[in-house]
Amino acid sequence: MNISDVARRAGLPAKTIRYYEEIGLILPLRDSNGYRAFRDSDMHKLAFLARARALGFTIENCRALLALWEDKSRASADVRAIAKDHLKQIEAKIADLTAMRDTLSELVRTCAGDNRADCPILRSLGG
Amino acid sequence: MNISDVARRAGLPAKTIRYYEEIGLILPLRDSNGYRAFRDSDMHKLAFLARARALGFTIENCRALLALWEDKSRASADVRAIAKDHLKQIEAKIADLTAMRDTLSELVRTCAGDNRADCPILRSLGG
DNA sequence: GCTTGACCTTCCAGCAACTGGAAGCCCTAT
DNA sequence: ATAGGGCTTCCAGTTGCTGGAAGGTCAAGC
Repeated sequence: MNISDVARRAGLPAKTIRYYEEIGLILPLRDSNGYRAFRDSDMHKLAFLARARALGFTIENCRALLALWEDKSRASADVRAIAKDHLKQIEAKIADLTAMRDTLSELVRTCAGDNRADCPILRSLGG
Repeated sequence: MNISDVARRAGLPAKTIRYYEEIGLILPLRDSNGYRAFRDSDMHKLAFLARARALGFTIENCRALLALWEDKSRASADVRAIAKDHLKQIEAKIADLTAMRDTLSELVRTCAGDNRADCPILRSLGG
C-alpha cells in the first residue's frame, strides 16, 4: 500500500502519516523506489492512532497506548490509568470552557449590538 | 512602574508582557537605563488583555477588542459580533469535548483496570 | 520514445501563545 | 566592593500538524 491508500483508509492526511513516521509511531518499509510500503500492521496502527487522537489523547499518550496494545502481557490497569487521567483533563477543560461560555453568553445577551458605543462587554473587560 | 509591578497587578507573567509588547499590543515607554516604564494606560490595557485572554479570546481578537475599547466612536455591534463568534467556537469545543468525555468515561467504566490483559479501551481503539 | 499528470520523496517554514534559559547590564544595600 | 535581585535581549522549544518548494517516479496515451 502506498501512502495515499492508507491515508484514505485510516482517515488521516498523508502529511500526518509522514509526521507519525518521523516521530517514530510507525515504521513502514520502503520500496526500491523510495516510496513507503505500508503493511497491514502499519495500517492498523494508523487506524488505532486516528481513533485515539479523535478521543483527544496526546501523541505521547498514543505512543504509550500503542505500546500497551502491542504488549500481550500488559495489565489493563495501565491502560485505564492513562484513560482516566486523560478523562480528568478533559473534564477540567470542559469546566473551564463552560465558565467562559456562561460569562460570555451573559455579556452577549446584555449587549445591545447596535451603532452606539456603550457596551457591557467592553465595560466588563475594562474592569 | 517596572515590569514586575505591572505583572503582579495585571496577574500576568513578565514574559507574557514582554511578548505582548513584541507583538504590538502595548508600547510602554523606556527609562534611560533601558527598563520598560509602564504608564497607567499600559497597566489598564494589560488588565484588559488578561481578562479577555481569560475568556479565551485569541490574541488577534484581543487586539481588535482593545482597538474598539480605545475607539470612543465604536459601534457595540462590532464588539458583540466578535464575542458572539467566539462564543460559538467555545460551544463547538465544549460539544467536541463532551462527546469525547462520554465515550471515554464509558470505556473507563467498563475496563476492569486489573493485571489482566483484556481491555475494552484497547479493543475500542483497535477497531 | 516522449509527454503529461498524478503520484511520491525530502526539507524548510510557519501556526498560537507563550515559556525556559543563557548572557549580561543595573540598582540597592551592606 | 560585593552580593542579591531585577532588568535587558536573544534563541530555542513546546504541540501537532500544515503548506509549499524542488525534484524523482510511474502509468497512460500518442
